[in-house]
Amino acid sequence: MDSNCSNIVKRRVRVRFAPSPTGPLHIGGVRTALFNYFFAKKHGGDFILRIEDTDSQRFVPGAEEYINESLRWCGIRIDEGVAEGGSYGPYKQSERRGIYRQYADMLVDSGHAYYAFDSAESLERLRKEAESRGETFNYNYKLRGLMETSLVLSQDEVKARIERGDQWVIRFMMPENEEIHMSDLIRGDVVVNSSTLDDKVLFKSSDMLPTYHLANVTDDYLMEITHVIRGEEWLPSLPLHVMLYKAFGWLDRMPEFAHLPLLLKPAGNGKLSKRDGDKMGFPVFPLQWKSPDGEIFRGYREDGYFPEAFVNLLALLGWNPGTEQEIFSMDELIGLFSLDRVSKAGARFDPEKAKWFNHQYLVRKSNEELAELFSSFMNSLGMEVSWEKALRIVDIMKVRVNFVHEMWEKAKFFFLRPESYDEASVRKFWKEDIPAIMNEVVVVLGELEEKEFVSAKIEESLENFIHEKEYGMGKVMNAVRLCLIGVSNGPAVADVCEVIGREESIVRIERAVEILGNFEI
RNA sequence: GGUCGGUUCGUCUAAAGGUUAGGACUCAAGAUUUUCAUUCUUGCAAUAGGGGUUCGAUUCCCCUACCGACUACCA
Repeated sequence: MDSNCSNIVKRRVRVRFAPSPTGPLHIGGVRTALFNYFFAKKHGGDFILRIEDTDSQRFVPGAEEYINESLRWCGIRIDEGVAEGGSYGPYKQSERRGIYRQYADMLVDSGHAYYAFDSAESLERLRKEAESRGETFNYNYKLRGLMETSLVLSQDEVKARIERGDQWVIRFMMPENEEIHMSDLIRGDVVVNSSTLDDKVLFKSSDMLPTYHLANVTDDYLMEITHVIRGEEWLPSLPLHVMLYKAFGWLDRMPEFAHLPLLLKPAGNGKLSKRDGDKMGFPVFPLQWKSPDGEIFRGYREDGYFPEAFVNLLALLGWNPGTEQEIFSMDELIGLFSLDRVSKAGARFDPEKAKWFNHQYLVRKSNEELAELFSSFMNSLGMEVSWEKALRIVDIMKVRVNFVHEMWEKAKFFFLRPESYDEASVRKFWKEDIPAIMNEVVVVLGELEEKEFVSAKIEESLENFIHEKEYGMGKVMNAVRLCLIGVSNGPAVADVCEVIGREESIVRIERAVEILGNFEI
């Protein structure tokens, strides 16, 4: 890769993540940001956040803040951006509107672009007509001579129309029958014949704003971007971009391109879309998003994912370091990342593996850190947990959950007495002689001092008791657990006893005997 | 329809002409455990199809099929 990556040695690496604030960033966008970040930091370069808000129609309030917060949550540090500043600003395209017109006119002057006065309606009509003939409507070299453009109209006429306030656009004049050679860091060489392309709109008078193509190319040039790393959906417009660099005479400063494979739906066809998450039961957004009309979309953060786990799982979608390691810190990802290990095929997102990643991070965390998280989660539900109790619970539960919040959901019994007793478990373990044995267990537990009521001691006493009486561990322990938590599967009995305490343990067993005692199975 | 891109277990992927095609997730079985979970072991499971090139193709070339993106005065 480095052989055709001369920019890396010649220029300081500068990459940009350039979302448009038309809604929340979804995980595909986050992954693009991440790959840009890995690449920039790997090469000691800069990561720039540029907001591409040239579509005044689709602007969504709050989207920009959402983008910023998402990147921050992921641990991406922005070197230059709207909030961060930098010497290539402004970093929001709507604030750069003054500069685009002159570049568009430069192209008109050099004969690479032209003014077109067609109305949206007439264009639509032509498109319909072409379709009814079974043809594709293409505003290209064949057509432009027939339209009302600065190519056919006199200079005076063009001037008059503009001054009169007629609507116009500036279109790029895509040459006829030219082989456009492109090089992509991930896909290799791509060739397209210019005759298959059309004269794209570069600038529109309706809002005096450029379209993506013009804004993107001039800004990348002006901001001295060296590497454009973006989604595969942009590959079809690469020839246009290359032609723009050529028309501007910027070929020697053109960035290198890398088009990332798309993220696909977990099931079915097509790329991952905003609606998929709701249907499939997993988030497609990093953070919860409340749309302006009040709709709420789930986020990874709110679902309980650790940002490190989220970053890790996204990093491995379409990239891998070639080893069998799967858990990576941000620094490791930066150190290991390389574009030539990015795969070409789209990656299907797997929610199950996402959970597994979170579990991996959860079990690796210290009990102290987990207790902290667990306590604040409990506080958010309006409950208090002592530090000691939180430490014990996270220690007991960490291997059996994927998320911190599950330490409450799957272990409410540490706080609440069972409301009912699982029928299947009762059938299996609540035999005739059990109530009497439970009463003996109560005595055994009662004999322990408050101070020695800790897991190891409890277990020892219970074991001694069971062996002495020759009752059988499984038989007694499962019944005790049933009394304590209402079901027969869960943490070790002694652990539960310790956490809920001696008195509560005894109360729960007595209560179970009272309720289940007469059960005739 | 056209242009471009892609195709290895169900999923994420490794193998940059020579491997019994490897790992991970999921699923299943066994061992351990008082149950569950963990852990460990094992198992199921793939090179889209057809032609070439080659002593030898997952790997290179061609065709077909399928998947995807794009085809706006959206990005």
